[in-house]
Amino acid sequence: MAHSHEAHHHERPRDLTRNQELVLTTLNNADAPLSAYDILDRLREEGLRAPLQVYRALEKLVEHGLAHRLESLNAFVCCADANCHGRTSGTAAFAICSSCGRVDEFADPEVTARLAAWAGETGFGLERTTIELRGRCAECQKAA
Amino acid sequence: MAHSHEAHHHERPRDLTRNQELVLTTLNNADAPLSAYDILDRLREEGLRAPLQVYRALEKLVEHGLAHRLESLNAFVCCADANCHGRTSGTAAFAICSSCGRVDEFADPEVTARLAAWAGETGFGLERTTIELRGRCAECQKAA
DNA sequence: CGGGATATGTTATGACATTACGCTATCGAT
DNA sequence: ATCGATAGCGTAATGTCATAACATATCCCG
Repeated sequence: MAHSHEAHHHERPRDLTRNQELVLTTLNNADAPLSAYDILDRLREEGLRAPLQVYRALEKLVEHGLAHRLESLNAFVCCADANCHGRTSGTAAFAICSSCGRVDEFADPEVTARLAAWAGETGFGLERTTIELRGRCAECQKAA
Repeated sequence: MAHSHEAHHHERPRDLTRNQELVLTTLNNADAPLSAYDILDRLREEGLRAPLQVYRALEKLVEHGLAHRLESLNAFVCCADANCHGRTSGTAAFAICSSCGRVDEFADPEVTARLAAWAGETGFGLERTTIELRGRCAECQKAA
């Protein structure tokens, strides 16, 4: 049963735990996606020692919309927009540069709408959508 | 070696190698995505012994558009449409049922167009697109 | 107090994927 | 006909990503 034992409108655990804070900060400081083990390596000095500590923190961060998992990379990025989980923008899409590793997050309402429409037509109970583009970013194209 | 074929000299290797054939057949016979190791297990009797044999076959099958990799599952399915790689339908999208594991492949030209448009606007050199929907299929919703 | 929910730390293990090496077959050009 | 390029095959070892299982601590609330 998911019920909030806080105020009755938003369950927004503003206060992250120490591990969650550490992981989020690490993601924020990175300029490319990090794997859980990348994160772990960067947090050894802070006392983290096992993958699970990182995975557990990531799970919560993703749950709260503060980070995203990139499925095609098995890695994580922090959300581009601090209010991402406000869900004003629909499903997030990610453009991943194969060359420099940078990730650009965006949202296209029309895409979201079309996928939702497909789900509606077919009776599919849509819970989560992954959209990932692979290619070379504008910068790297020029540099080619 | 059991295969002899008519000579053809175009780089359209429609004739698959033995391993590729085995892997494709396995995928075709499955009613849900299979991991490389799942496939390997089903092909031990045929003499396959190492993951790499499967991965190499999968690589080619995906390359030729006969199979797809589901990134969010780390698993593979055969292409729904035998002519999928004809690419008349644009980028494929997949609806994956969390309950029964079935996968439904579809394509939405408008979605493809919107993503291509975003790439065009931003100068992103789009090479490959992953679209995966998670949820419960119509059948499983009813059964719930 | 006591019980539920949540977070924590650690060990061990499971699941997915690739590197490295060497061998074989085919095919086209010299 | 042989050479070399290309592609496939087989095996071992290793690397990378992710979770199970168990034990403990904390906070809130009834």
